[in-house]
Amino acid sequence: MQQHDCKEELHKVDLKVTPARLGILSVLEHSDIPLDVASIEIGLKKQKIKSDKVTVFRILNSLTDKGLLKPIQFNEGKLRYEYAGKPKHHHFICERCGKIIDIMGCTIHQLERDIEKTKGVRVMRHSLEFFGLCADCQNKI
Amino acid sequence: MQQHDCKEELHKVDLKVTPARLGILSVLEHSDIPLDVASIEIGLKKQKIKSDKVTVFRILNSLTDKGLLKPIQFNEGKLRYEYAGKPKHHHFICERCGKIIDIMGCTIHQLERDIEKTKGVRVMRHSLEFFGLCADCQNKI
DNA sequence: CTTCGTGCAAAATGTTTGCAGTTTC
DNA sequence: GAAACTGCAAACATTTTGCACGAAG
Repeated sequence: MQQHDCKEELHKVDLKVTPARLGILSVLEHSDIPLDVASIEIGLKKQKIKSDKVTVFRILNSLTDKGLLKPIQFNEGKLRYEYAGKPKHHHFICERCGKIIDIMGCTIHQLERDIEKTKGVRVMRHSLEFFGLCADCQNKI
Repeated sequence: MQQHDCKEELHKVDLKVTPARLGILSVLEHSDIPLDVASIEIGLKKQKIKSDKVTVFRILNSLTDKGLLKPIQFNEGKLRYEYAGKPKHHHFICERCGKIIDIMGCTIHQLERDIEKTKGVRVMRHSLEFFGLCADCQNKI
């Protein structure tokens, strides 16, 4: 079922189907928070899939390049990845325990107060970056 | 002038006044974009201040702890720092040339289109994270 | 003169690269 | 069987830590 979907996905982006790739896709599809490499490795072990850390990095990079995964950073000095198929959302990170909560809406100042009310959290800061092409670079593609 | 302000700031947060600290504060106060450690080191050299990279990291950490600096990440695998005294803003990062543009307003969907119009950029994605305390942790401070 | 800050060496993390051997198609 | 993928060792980049020396208040 899930296994089958993953194979499809890999085919679509011209990547060969290997146990490590299926395992990583499966781990991330079933996680409700973005995972770092260490957590992904644990997920693989639970599935009895053995794979070198280097391979995990390589797979994460290729799946990201192909658009199947989205990298994300929480100011931890390392990347996390989440399955790109999920509906657009942001995250709330507890600065004390690290708990990660999905935030589905989006309108900042307003939004921060809403988040506090609906999630019972205290929003102390947020980080927001925009990525794209500046005026100069749009002409050089 | 600037020198004097920096001393004041250090006093206020109970940090001793040293050349490296004054230099780093000065570099960041005069930069209009958040800087990484390498850039800060270059800034120090220009001021003829010599300081070990380790010291720069330690100073950046203490100034951040004291609230004088704000760390920020642009998905580069390293931290940048900006002077905390600046008015609240976000950043636009060109994915091609790395140019960083300050974004002063804030209301996302609306906002993205506004940014495109006023800056002439093409916003392809943004990253937004909220940080604070979750419901559980608010009771454990 | 005591506390705090710095330099140097070494190490811890996260991530990438090179290459030989193995798997997928 | 060719092209792609993996494992292992080694390298890199960023950041942290330990400790003895030096500077700030």
